[in-house]
Amino acid sequence: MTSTRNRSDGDKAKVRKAMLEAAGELLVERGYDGVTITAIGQRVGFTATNIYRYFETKDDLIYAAIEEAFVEFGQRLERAYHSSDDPLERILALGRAYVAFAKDHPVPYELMFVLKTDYLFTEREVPSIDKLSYIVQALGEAMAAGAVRQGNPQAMANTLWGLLHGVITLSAAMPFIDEQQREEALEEVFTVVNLSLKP
Amino acid sequence: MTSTRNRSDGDKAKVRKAMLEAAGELLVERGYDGVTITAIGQRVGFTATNIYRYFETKDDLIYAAIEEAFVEFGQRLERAYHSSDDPLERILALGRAYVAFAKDHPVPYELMFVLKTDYLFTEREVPSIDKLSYIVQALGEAMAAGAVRQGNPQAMANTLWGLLHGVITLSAAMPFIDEQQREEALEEVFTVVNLSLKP
Amino acid sequence: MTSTRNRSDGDKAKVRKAMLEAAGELLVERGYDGVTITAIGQRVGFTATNIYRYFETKDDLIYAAIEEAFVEFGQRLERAYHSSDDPLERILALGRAYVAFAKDHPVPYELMFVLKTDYLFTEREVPSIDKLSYIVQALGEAMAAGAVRQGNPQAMANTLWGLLHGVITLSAAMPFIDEQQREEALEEVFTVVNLSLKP
Amino acid sequence: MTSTRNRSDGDKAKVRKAMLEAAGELLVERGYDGVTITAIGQRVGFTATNIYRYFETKDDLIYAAIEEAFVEFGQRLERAYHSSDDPLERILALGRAYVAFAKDHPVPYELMFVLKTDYLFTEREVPSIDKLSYIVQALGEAMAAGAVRQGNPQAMANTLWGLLHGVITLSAAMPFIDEQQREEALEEVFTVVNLSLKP
DNA sequence: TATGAATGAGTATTCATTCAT
DNA sequence: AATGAATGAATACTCATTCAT
Repeated sequence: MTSTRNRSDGDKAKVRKAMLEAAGELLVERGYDGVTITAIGQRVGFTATNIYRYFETKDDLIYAAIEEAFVEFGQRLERAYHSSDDPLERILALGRAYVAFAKDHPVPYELMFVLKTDYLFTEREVPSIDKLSYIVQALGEAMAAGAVRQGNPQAMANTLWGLLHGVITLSAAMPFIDEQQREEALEEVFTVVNLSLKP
Repeated sequence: MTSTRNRSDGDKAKVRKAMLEAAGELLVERGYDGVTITAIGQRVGFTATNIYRYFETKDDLIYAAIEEAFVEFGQRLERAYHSSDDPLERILALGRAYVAFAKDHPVPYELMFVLKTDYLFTEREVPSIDKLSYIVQALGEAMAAGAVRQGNPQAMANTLWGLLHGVITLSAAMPFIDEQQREEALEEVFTVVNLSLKP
Repeated sequence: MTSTRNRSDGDKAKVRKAMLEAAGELLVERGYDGVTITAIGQRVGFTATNIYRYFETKDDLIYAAIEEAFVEFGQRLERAYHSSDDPLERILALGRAYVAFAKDHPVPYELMFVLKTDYLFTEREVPSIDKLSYIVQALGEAMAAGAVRQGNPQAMANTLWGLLHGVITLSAAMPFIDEQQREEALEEVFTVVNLSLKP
Repeated sequence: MTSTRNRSDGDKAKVRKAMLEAAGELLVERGYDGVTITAIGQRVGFTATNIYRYFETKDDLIYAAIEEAFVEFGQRLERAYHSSDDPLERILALGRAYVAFAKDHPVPYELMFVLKTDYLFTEREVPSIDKLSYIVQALGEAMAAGAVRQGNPQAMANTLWGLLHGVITLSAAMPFIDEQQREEALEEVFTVVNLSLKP
């Protein structure tokens, strides 16, 4: 049904997405320099030229990939927040969702939180991380309910965030940390979270 | 003895070091793409060509910069470890040294723990982080002394490490975290460390 | 009879002409590099692809634009020649028509007499400028009538032609000649023409 | 004596000049689009890359070629002006020098007065044509001496200039004018000049 | 009749690297 | 020890053109 020559809108979106994915993969596999238009083209089975039908510039492509990562990531956090009514459980659910996303989708994770992409945002809107505010909100509510120790919800959120982010990225950036050590550390981290939240 | 024409070994080492530093600076200032042999040359006042008298390839140069970072970093940890006899204080000293190094020497820190440099290690030895074992050792001793809660020292070390690393790198990679938030989070983090260590 | 689906011959000719005009405009506005099939398409409201239904190649299109310019230009000369019976007045009418065309239709003028289009004519017929012979003819007649000084009509025609052409193109190619200087020179030029024709 | 690897300053200047010439030739032979860095490289026997050792950008190269053309051209005019003390003879000498330069150095001529190079001057100084003022000066002096008819020297200069320029470029831009016709016209033109100057 | 998808050849430019001196 | 000259391979991007529909 699907013709090669006349892509439906859905097809076009698929191709677009494939290009975004290829860009992400290359990024993770080969680092920033490895993301070349040619390489993306090879990976999706198109000429480099054809990529310009879908994105105006290379930076636009990368930006789009980042944007999409934030959207998908935000959805997970939102779902996690609403998964429970218990204040503490909410926080832990958010933490687990965060870690799960990082494990299952290392590419978008890196796009969002590891890559140095400031330069993209001088001429483009900084992608919204408003969904991250669910963490702050959950902490605030839990404090009010006396379920976690008192403090500045925003600062505590950043610390928790940093905690998770740090453990997650340990192995990625550090070739001397093996997978098993990483798993162990990820388990440990929830102990620490629990401890650090206790009222 | 030292003539203009014949650099002494000391001179040679100085030039080498200057090149390593230039590479690091460029990395932080202009990002990965900004580290070009020509740019390094300009910064140290030599021709690009001349760099090849000191390093065989660009990758060798970067690798050397990483190696040196690990050496300097290891020295700080070593010193911190020996700065006290109290088991708990030792751990905190190590933590403070870690954070201080990251703040005062962002370039080596990035070289060691942020940059994606795997590709360098396929043909080269992974730089030794044996000095990081001071953290594990300190934790083990503290556990034995009952100064911190029981657990797997290695896993706990990695968790602590990740905790610090995460907070440190939060603002670097994330344009939406400002400097003040970062400082606050860095203070918070020691509260968390203390809590998470309590027996 | 004219449906949206089946363009009549007249419609087709209109579209063709629109494309030729677009090409000319682009040429003058953006220079030679600015004449791209895509840009022409945008200007006429069609896809680039569709242009190939009207012209086999880009060069064919440009060639057609040149051809048309010569046709239109020839008509002006023809009309000017027949505008008077007086030999001298005929020559001056031809000169005024020439200058007027250049001023009012800079695009075709440039296509005919400024652009380097030799390469088009290696595989295509050189467009006919037979209408230019009206100048030669008028000069010959005027010489015979003793209204202008004796000489080789063809050579004198070329000289007059060059004289007009030169003044016309002065400002176009030379950014240091301003519009006012050009106007002044254009007035001067007819004095010179008159002087150079006097028997 | 001359080594391939270490060019003397003179050698370097020669290479530079060769590149400028190649650019000019290509321009005349193949038109504006034909001036590609690669083509220049082939013509001078170097890699395209190497051209960037001599010029920062392609536009810089072209600009340099234009600049040089103006310098050389200016020298001819200057010499012509000083070649005689007779007011009228001076003017004719300037005219002959102009035509001779155009005939003997068609490439620089085209660079100066035919090519549309405005875009280069938005960020660069407009090349000085002050030497052209010799024509104005000579006309003014001749008017004062009663050797040529009265008028505005600047306007008359532009007209004369246009006259010469027009005849010169006739054949260049117009493939239907053959070489012989051009020669004839060039002879004619001096008759016209003489006539148009007569008091 | 007109279009969207895709491509190949080409463009300026950058960069790591080599070689002779 | 240090340099200037030169190169090959790559990069982002453009454009005329084709093909299937």
